[in-house]
Amino acid sequence: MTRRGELERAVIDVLWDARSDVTARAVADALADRGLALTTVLTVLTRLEDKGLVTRSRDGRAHTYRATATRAEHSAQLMHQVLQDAGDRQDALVHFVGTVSDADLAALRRALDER
Amino acid sequence: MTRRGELERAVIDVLWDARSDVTARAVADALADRGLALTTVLTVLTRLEDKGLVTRSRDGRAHTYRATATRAEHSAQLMHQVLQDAGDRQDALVHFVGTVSDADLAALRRALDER
DNA sequence: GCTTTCTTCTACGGTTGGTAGAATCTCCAG
DNA sequence: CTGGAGATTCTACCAACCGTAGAAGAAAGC
Repeated sequence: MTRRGELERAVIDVLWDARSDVTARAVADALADRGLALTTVLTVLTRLEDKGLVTRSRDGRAHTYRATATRAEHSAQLMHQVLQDAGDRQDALVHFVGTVSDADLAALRRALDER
Repeated sequence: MTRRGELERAVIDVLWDARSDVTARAVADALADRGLALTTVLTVLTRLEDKGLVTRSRDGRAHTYRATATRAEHSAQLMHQVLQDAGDRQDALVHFVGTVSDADLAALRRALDER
């Protein structure tokens, strides 16, 4: 699997780690080690918004951004996506369960017991 | 390979549906409705090989192709990939289990009982 | 050898993602 | 109310990926 959208990933990670809404500048600051231009961050945020992963609201002259789903929700969605394209869902789930680590297995069992 | 590579997906689907090795021509025939050139199919197969999703072996004049993993194995791998990028695996699993359909839930329970 | 059939090489146009300058807009201070 | 600081939008370039395939080279039978 080629790692696609490395910067987009980093940007949304910032939003996920922040507990409140974040400005573009704050995102850029959080990614200061990359030395990005502010417009670069803005572009990425806009693209993420186009994909529905991020929403924004005006706050004075600036915008604040927020991820539409939590990191865990997003991961769960992706897993559903995979299942959707899997053909035989049951078969896929069997193989998935058959290959998870012990820790993940325990987590799965706990989660199932909750329902 | 979530939603990218529509043709690549169709090609590997053919390999998954075939129970034995397949030639490029056979793949093209299976996708006859698309009216693809043989070279197009060859190119796609080569790219899939580069990605490690397909292997081939010479068989006289032609090559035969085979998927390196079954469809279900591949789906399971993708799910692991998602988990890998999920940050908190447990949290992701909880959300996943919390949102699966009843049918998937039953399949999950069965699969877990097997282990 | 010649023809058929398969493969490799090369390529082009479209899309996505990383990156950012230029132009424009919006407030706030003076 | 006007200028400037800071934010946003517009536009663009380049690389990688994908769909698509022609042209050219290789192998194998007749």
